[in-house]
Amino acid sequence: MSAQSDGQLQLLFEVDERVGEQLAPSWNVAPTQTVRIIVEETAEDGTPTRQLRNARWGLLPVWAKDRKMGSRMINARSETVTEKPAFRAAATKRRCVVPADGYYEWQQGERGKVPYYLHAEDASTLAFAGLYELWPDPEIAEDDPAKWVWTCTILTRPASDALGHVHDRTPVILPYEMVGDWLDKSTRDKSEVATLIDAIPEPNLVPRQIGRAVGSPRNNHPGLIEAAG
DNA sequence: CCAGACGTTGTT
DNA sequence: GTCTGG
DNA sequence: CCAGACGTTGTT
DNA sequence: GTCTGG
Repeated sequence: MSAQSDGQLQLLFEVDERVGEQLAPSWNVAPTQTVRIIVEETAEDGTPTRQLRNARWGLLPVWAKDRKMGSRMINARSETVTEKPAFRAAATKRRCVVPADGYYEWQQGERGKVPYYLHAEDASTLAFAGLYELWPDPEIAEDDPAKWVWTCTILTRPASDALGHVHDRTPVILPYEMVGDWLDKSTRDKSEVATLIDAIPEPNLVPRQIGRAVGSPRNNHPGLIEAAG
């Protein structure tokens, strides 16, 4: 979920330029929906520019025939991301940060699935390590700027013991001081990227049991993250 | 050579 | 696009 | 990820 | 059980 304003994110991630329209805050972001990402573009003279952009959550590799494939590419395992055909090109060339206030996980309980909201102890914004792709929509004309669809995915890693009781995987979360390294376009070697991933520390998150309303994508309001149970 | 896959999560 | 399997 | 739909024939 | 929509 992400309810922070563009301005707050731009300040926090030292963004130079907002590209695209502002998105409504969301407390229930579903796969295939549009989220914000932070990327670095390199000018011809080598000057990096940090941009805040919109991207569809669910990576579409260049060879995807339609948008449906993206709904199954919402996560990428960090252990194999530099090797898998669907992700390796993006892993070396198109890394991004996906900002979020927190995220949800469901645990199977005796009476159905119990949702949890996971967030930083100090409620600071999380910087998910992500990848992005530009997918040429075959149904849109070459000369239409909308032809190039920005898509993204979020890396995952095994959960630490502290969170393993909720879920055995967690997103890869960058400490703020590693955001620059992650976005750095000069890191283009897969072994370098793997080393970078290995250096990312385990996230320290707090799980909060919340109400079941979050399960339905129709519900989207701040009350979704309130404690329940 | 061509055809077909390319992914993760969770559950069993 | 690129790799694997046949 | 979860929630919700998934189908045809025949009858009104 | 499996797919689609959000």
